[in-house]
Amino acid sequence: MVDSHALTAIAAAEFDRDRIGEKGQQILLGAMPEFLQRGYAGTSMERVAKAAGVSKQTLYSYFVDKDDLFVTLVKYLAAQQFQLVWSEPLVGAPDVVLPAVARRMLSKIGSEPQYFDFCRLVIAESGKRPELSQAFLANVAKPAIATLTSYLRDCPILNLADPEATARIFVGTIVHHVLMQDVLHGAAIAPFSADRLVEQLVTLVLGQQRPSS
Amino acid sequence: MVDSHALTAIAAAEFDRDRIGEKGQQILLGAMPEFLQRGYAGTSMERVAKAAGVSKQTLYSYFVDKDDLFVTLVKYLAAQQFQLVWSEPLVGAPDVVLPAVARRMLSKIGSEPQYFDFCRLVIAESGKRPELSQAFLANVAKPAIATLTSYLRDCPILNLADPEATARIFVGTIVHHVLMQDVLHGAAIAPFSADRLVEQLVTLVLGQQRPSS
DNA sequence: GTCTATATTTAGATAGAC
DNA sequence: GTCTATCTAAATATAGAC
Repeated sequence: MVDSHALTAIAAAEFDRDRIGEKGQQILLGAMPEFLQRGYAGTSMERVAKAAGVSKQTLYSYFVDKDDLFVTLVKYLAAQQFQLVWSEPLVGAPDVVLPAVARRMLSKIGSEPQYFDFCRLVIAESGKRPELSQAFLANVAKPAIATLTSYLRDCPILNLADPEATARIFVGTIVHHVLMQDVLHGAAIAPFSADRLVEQLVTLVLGQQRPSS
Repeated sequence: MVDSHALTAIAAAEFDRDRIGEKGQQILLGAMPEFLQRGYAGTSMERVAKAAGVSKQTLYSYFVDKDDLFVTLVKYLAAQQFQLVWSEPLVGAPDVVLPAVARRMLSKIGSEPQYFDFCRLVIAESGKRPELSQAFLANVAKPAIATLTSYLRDCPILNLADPEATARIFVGTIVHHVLMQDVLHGAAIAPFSADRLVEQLVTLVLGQQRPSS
């Protein structure tokens, strides 16, 4: 059985590849670090052209304007981000699966500076471009929560009162941790161990927190 | 007893008021919606001048350049944000304090569009301006976690194994919820009830989740 | 102190050579 | 199809009138 969200993400990725062509991908590859590091308004088409190794006119033959290039790039990246974390299914006992999921999330989204910049970019533009942030959510956050919810719901040992709420607590805690520690540079002023956070988080979900002495 | 973080935040706010003057505040007030809605690179000094009701030259007599104006504004806002949520101390039993804290956070940061834009702005610029995101953390996230950690640690009923980790789970879950539902417009594609999330969150912390049937 | 007018640079987008 | 050269608008910042 293949999850429906996996099909959606793969379909989105192939959709973009087919519509753009080889040089179109070369342009997207050059535009990516520019937009990721400088944001939409801070990026010039001149710099994108130089970074992609083409002229400005070539940009405008593949994309109607700066907006089109930007939206195409973000949707392309959103479709790719999905495979990073949730490609492998969750199988096994919760006391081994939950820490493994947390570690997988941390090692993927918590160690790739490019992912930090992608989050910054999507959040930065979310006010003016709701459809981009929703594409990000649909391809990354939503399947993550859905996958974990299914696992928690179907896990016979746990028998949770509200699996989806628990999944959102789990994912939310880890994402928030990465956001504070890495994206917002909180590690330098208020460091906190990811392992310690995960341990307490897993303990709470498993319902094994210490009883009152 | 007054918490040390409260003193820091108040001191920062008064610091800015004294150094800028009355017309300086008028400029900041005009610049605020521009930067909040358009971001740093997307905001022009021309628009700021018009919004503040002064000429461009007046801007440059109060602030050396666009960068100076922006940094001053963000630090000014960061100093103000603190008072919104954590001005009142936490007293009472955890089964009533924890839901109250969650509701207070949701009603403050989850219902003010200006706060969404402020988060977007800080996160957007966090790559190039670590000191701004750290000012935001020091004035908002850090005292929030510290206040809740103190409460959880000193609460005789709970006797938690790791109060700070628990506080970070609590705050992280709610902030992540607001970020996904409101800032990134997830409510339109994957809505989830805040009350339901808080209920499960409080249940987990209190250690009252349902036992296996 | 504050504004009008301007200098200079750089942006997005296009025309035309090849 | 791709590049060079260019147009027009808008950006930051400043000079000089009042």
